[in-house]
Formats: sequence, C-alpha cells, structure tokens
Amino acid sequence: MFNLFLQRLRHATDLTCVELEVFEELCRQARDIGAKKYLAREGDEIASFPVVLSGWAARYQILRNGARQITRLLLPGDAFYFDASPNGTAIEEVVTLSPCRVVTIPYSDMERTINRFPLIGEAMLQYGRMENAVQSSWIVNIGRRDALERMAHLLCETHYRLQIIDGVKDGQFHFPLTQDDLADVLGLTPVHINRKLQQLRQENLITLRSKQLTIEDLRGLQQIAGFDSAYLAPQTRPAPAYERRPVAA
Amino acid sequence: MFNLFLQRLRHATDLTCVELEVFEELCRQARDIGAKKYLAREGDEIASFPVVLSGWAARYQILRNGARQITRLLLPGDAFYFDASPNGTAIEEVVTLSPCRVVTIPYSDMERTINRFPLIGEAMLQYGRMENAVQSSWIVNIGRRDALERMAHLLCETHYRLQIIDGVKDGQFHFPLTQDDLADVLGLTPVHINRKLQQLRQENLITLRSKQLTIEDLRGLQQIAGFDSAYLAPQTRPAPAYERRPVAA
DNA sequence: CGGAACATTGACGATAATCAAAGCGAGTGG
DNA sequence: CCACTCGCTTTGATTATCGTCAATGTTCCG
Repeated sequence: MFNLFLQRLRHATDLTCVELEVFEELCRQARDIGAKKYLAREGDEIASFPVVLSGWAARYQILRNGARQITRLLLPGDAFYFDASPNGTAIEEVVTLSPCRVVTIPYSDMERTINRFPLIGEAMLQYGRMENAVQSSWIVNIGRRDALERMAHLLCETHYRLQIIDGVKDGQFHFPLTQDDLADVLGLTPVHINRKLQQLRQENLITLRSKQLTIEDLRGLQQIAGFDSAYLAPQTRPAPAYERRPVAA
Repeated sequence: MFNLFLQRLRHATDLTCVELEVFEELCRQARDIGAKKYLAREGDEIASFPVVLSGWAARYQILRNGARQITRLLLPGDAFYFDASPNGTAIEEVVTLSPCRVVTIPYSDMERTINRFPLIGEAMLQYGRMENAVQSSWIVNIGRRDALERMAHLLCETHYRLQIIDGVKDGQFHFPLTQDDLADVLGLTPVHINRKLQQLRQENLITLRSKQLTIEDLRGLQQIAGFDSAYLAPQTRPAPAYERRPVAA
C-alpha cells in the first residue's frame, strides 16, 4: 500500500522515490480500526506519532452541555497530533468516522528518517503550515458564512484535500460523515444540515447517497462557498536555512 | 524595554538571563505604528519575522461580501506569522487595533540566536503549539457557544494570555477592541456584541470603559464560558530529541 | 425479520441579524 | 473656548436564520 502520509508530504516538497520507500518501511505494522472508535482520551499522553493511512477520523472537543465540536478532519494521510508535542498531553480526542487503518510511528524512527532525509523534515513543516491554514479557514467559515456557504466550503476543501492523495475519481469520493458529524464540523444542528444538503441536491450541485459523494458542479459549489484553494496550496519557494533543521541523532 | 516576545517564550520553557539579553539585542530598532494600520496585504511575501512588542493587532480574512473574520489576536509579544513559512506568501492580512511597537527581526538573526541558544528554539516550538491550541479553541468557541458564552470565553482567554506577560493589574487591563472588532473576532454583529456586553456588565462580571477592561468576577466569567486554561498552559515535559532541532548555520 | 442508527419532515420557538435613528465623547479647527 | 465632526456606542422595531421537539421514514446489518 502506498503511504498516504508521505503523499501528503510529497505534495508540499519534491521527495524522491528513495525517500518514499524508506518511509514506507516505517509503516509496516499498520492496524485496522473500526468506525466510532475513540483513539485518544482527554489527558492521554502523546507517546508516538499516529497517522491515518485510510479512512476518516476527527479531532474534537466536548463542552459541558455535551455539545461536540470537531476541530479537524483527519483524512487518509493525516497525522493525529501533528501540532502537539510528543510527551505532551492530548487536550483533544480523536474518533474514527469510518473504519481506518492507522500506523503508530515511534518517534525514534521518525527522528532517524528525518535525519537521513532532511527533505522529509522540510515537507513536514510544510504540511504543518497547511494544517494551520485549514484551521484558520475553519474559523472564517464558521464565523462568517451562513449554513449553505459553510457546507459548500467544507465540501470544496475536502474535495481538494482528497485530490492531493488521488482520493477523487470523476468528482466522486467516499464521504463517511453522518449528518450528525457534519453538524459538529460546521457548528450547526443535524436537522439544519439535512435541509441544507437537500438544497445543494436540488440545485444539482452534489449527489450524496450511501456515503458516496459526487460533486456535480464544482464551479457552482466554489461560487457559493467563495472557495479559493490558495490556502491549501504548498509554498513553492524553498524554506530558508533556519527552518531546515536537521535532527540531532 | 523588556522583550515581550521572549517573555512569551519564557513562559513555555526556562530561559536564562543570558538568553534573554541576547534576544533583547535583536530588538534594537522597534518602530512605532499607529492604530488601524494595515501591516501586510494579501499576497505579500513574508520576508522577515515581525513581532508585536506593545499594543494589539489582529490577523483576519475578508470575504467577498465584505465581511471580516479575525482569526487571531496578536497581543504584546506575539509574532505576526509564526505559523507561516519565511519566503511564503501571506494569505491573511494584519491590522493594528491600537498603536503598536513592532520589531521586524531578520531571519538571519533569528537563525543565529536559535543556533546559539537551542532552548530558544525549543521555546518557539512550544509557543507555536500554544498558538495552535488557541486556534482550535476558537473553532469550538464560535461553533458551539452562544454569544454570551463566546464573549466570556474570549475575555478569559485574553486575560490569561496577558497575565503571562504581566499585562494585568488587579484584574484590569487595556482592551483596545471596538465593538466592531469584537464582532469580527466572535463571528457576531456589533449590535449583538453591544447587548451582550451590557448583559455582562449588568451581572457585575466586567467593567469596560474607554478601552479599560476590569474583570470583576473571574470565576463567574469562567463559569459562563466553561473556560479551562489547560490548553494555554505550556507542556511541562521536555521535548524529545527530534524536535530540538539545532539550526544549521 | 427485527432493531438500531441515520435521514427526513413539520410545527414552533429563540437567538442573532438587519435596519435605522439617536446619543455620546474625544479630538479638531475656527 | 465652543461648535463641529467623526467614530463609536446605544436603542428600538422587525426579520430571518437556525435551533428545538417530536414523529415518521429509511437504510443497513446481524
């Protein structure tokens, strides 16, 4: 199986086949995990570097009143806690939204690989920046777009991110989120999600049946969402020396 | 003047006086900037490392319809584009919300300092993680809290972040945001902000006059907000080797 | 076949947005 | 020193988006 985390990284920087193969090696023992499995509980120590190789997961927080807000979608190739410190404490939990294959890479292996292939380290920084950009765009999305625009924007973003890892065929892809999940991503209620989905369908923008999503009119969706993929695109210029930190062995 | 960026970093990791002094050196030529100055325009190249030494600024995005969403508040000691690549392109603009003192540190100086004092590099990683945690919490805040809770949470967060840099005296601090600014932080309208502020005042939780904010009842505010400062606290454990990347000279 | 999870529908209610006008306050210029 | 202005805040009336509640369908899966 091709390593999707690397493919994400590869989107950011040119990695050679050698580097890809080495990294592949790290992912020997991926394990399968079912849907709705809770993979980290609040307060757990982050002792390694888990990556989703296939399937979808989500990071979320729960409020006192039981409300849930999903703060990131983890698509195939995404790291659980890229933004967190190893040895740190998880303040956000992760749940799988579909059956997943997950690798847990020991930090020591990570280190070694980055040492041998600095480009991988650089690609990881790039990947981290993309994650940040997505976080910002979610704030804008939830803060300033109405329900329909929000949905449309999320679909455009997801479509784009899946394309990077060849997860889209003819504008069609696997979309395992329930309407409850969608509600918790977009800060709305399931009922409202339902109605807005119907609206998107009626306007022939999307088809969504049995977790299979087809973007019928990408332009139209992007138009509604005001979607501009610039924030998801990698920075083309090479990072300066001080960011290319080789890892101490 | 004491370097507030370093004080932020210092909150994360123990830095010695020597390190502080060296960094101080970098900030010789800070410059004063008035309120409502736009410090980066969309598409500008990020050619150096600007830091707010005093005053407040904000990173934001503008939508087609003219709506603005602020995605981060830059308090004294915060870096403009910590999450972005040097040589990258700014997709978010920055505006000062009060008169500011800003230093623009050349990346070369940055590099040199981090090389000499790896702890500073480590502290910067820690700082970056805190920024990410704040971003996540904003998503939760805007997505799942009602107007009053949102306001309360923002005030708690800001209060906490200012405390770190000794910016609070007796629960009182300078709060330069207009109600329009607040609206663009919290994803609401100015009119609604006004009404909710009055509510907080009536319940004797805060006093806000001529940009001076007093937290009259911190417990009460935290209670309303469901505020837990854990996400803002530094990770106590040392970072593992692979994150302590010394910078190549 | 039966049950559970998920999707859909309708009626109603609440929070927040919109529109528009009036008040306030600090700084400016005559 | 006072009137004037401009930006900001406050207020009221009305509207709309979205939430809530509850019931009914549908799909999936053992």
